[in-house]
Amino acid sequence: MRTYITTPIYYVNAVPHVGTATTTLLADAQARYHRMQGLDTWFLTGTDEHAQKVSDAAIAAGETPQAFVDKVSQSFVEAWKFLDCRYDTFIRTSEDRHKDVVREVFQRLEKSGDIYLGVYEGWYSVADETFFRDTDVDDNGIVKETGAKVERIREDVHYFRLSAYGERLKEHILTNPGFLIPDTRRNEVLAFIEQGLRDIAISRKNAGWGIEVPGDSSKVVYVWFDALINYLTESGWPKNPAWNQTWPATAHLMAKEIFTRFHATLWPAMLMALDLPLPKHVVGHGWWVVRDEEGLLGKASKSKGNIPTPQAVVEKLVDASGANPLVARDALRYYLLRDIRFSDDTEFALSMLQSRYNAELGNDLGNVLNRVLKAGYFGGTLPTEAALDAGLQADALKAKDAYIAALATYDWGTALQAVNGLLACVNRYLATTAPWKAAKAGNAADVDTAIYNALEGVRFAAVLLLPAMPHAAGEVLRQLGLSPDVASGDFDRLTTFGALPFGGQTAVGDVIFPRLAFPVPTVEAAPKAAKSEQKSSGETKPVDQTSPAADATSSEITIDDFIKVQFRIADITHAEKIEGAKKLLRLEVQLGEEKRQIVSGIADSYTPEELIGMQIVVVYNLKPAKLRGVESQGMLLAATDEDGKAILLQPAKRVVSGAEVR
RNA sequence: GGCGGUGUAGCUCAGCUGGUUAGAGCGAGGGAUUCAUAACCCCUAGGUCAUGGGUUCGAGUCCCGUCGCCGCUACCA
Repeated sequence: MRTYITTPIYYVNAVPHVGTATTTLLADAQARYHRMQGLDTWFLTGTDEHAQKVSDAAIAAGETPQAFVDKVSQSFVEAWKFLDCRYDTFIRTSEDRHKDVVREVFQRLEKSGDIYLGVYEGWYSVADETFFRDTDVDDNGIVKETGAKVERIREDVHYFRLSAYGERLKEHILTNPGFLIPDTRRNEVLAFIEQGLRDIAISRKNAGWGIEVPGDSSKVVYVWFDALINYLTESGWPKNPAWNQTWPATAHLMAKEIFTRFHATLWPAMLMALDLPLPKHVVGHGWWVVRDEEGLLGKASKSKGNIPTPQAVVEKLVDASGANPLVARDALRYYLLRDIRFSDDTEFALSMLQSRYNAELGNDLGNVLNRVLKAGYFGGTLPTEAALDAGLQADALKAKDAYIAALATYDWGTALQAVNGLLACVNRYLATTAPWKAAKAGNAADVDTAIYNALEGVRFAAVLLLPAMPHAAGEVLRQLGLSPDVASGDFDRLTTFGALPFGGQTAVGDVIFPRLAFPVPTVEAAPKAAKSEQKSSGETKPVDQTSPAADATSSEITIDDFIKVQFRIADITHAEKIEGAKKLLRLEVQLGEEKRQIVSGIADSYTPEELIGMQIVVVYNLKPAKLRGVESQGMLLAATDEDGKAILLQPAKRVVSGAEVR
């Protein structure tokens, strides 16, 4: 049975940035760790290419979609190469092997009744690749949440019976505590399921790009339904009899925005419908948020979506430290793995990277190596014998235990912290044993003991760091006279304290982590391909978290603002509950000659009967909006009492219907 | 509106099922040292543990209210 780890397949219309990179790095480090343990490890990443906007972008660029995705997919290949992410497969949804599986899934579910034909009328956002309901869209045809434009579509579409799987899914989540990581997301998913799952439209009109629905070439499979299946495609299901060696996946890793709806709900439901086992872990991490480097402008000035590319960051590190580019690249790997959090967003700042780099890589790791290798009392040949220091040995094993425990939940931050703790122990050990003093005193045996144990501690730590920093940790090993190449299954042997061979020859080398000079220069952000392109990308979203409150110096408005709002007196001529809604009433009102319909959420405060005949105040020039499918042409004014009940505002005396209020 | 989370030293964060003087790292200050990348080692940081009540012999850690922030979700007009 394989250990099968996946990243999302990334959307091909944005350049990989440090957010996307983090997901891939988590997978890469984890895969390297498992390989080192000797597990049969399979690491998949790839690109998601069947989106309508991909097709649109290609046409805009005067290319065929396939040529376009070929090109852009390559930028991901290059980014992962740059970061030395060693995936086993790079899957592309435009591959035939994937299309075949998608069709197979479609047909099976159609046969089982989990997919049925229906009519969809509503909004679709190409930018988000998502269907929206009326309440998600404002009056200008803009999705409230994402700011994307929508188009009205009415077409026959296939639906997936997602609603049928809520209970089973909930049961699975409750009985498998490690299924969804972290807990905060798990809670969200449970809440999401408990409020009731709706069937989801999974086909669209065929615009010439995508996987055709079997038996109906006028449609293509909805991109998300298509994309998620890639994880299964890789296993060879259903034709390859050995598919169950790869499936179920051990872990799907991703950023938080595609966790709840897709990977923790839709995908498991699809698998349940297919009668296939669910992945062991679904892991979501938070986003990197970027703000101006000096922080002088405070939280409100977080830059808009300017999340840098890995290449740009590394370039700056090299400039600022003179480090080997591969070391600088590993320093970025280290920082991203060390500081990303799962339950929350994390601030991305070069000053923080610098802090980690100088403190943990330079001062602790790099320096502790040098203070022995370059010491006058050390000649470059390891002692031929030395007793293990029990205290340091215990420290090493403790770090290893903490490391392993953390990685059981993909928590690289904690794992790397444990390694750093070990390095601190080695530094302390050297301060205590002071081999330079023993050397002066002519105490050769004590010198040997100190040298051996200290270097062994460094070696031990370097092995644990190998998955996070393949080059830099390898360089540490090389300077210790060891091979940086670790064979599969070597983990236990290499993390035995005392594995450093006696009598070896160390290698002279440059300072591995030269200190970063102050101040850190700023980094140019990744070019932004399109607005709000990140929604279904499976990548970390560039951040624009500027809060409205932070921008507004106050909530005051001018008289000019106020004048824009027209209030009128209206007579309620009819009122009734809206079926299926708890709080909504549909009111018919008379404004002079004009009749209007208003939807209001006051059913818990007023009965329809008592409303009829009342005179109320309404906002007259509010753009109509649909609530629960019913158009509301205005809004009524009401106060809220201490119980949260609505108290309607009424004129003190009856006035003529439609009268203006000033 | 509902649900979930969160508010702990200048900064970033730990603090499980309540129990001696509230912790770590970074930064800052002091000391020591000189093997090393002005690194390392030691000491110090006196933070009303957001706030107001409550339960308890005892609460950062449980309960209720309030304020701020974040996330999810909605029938927010």
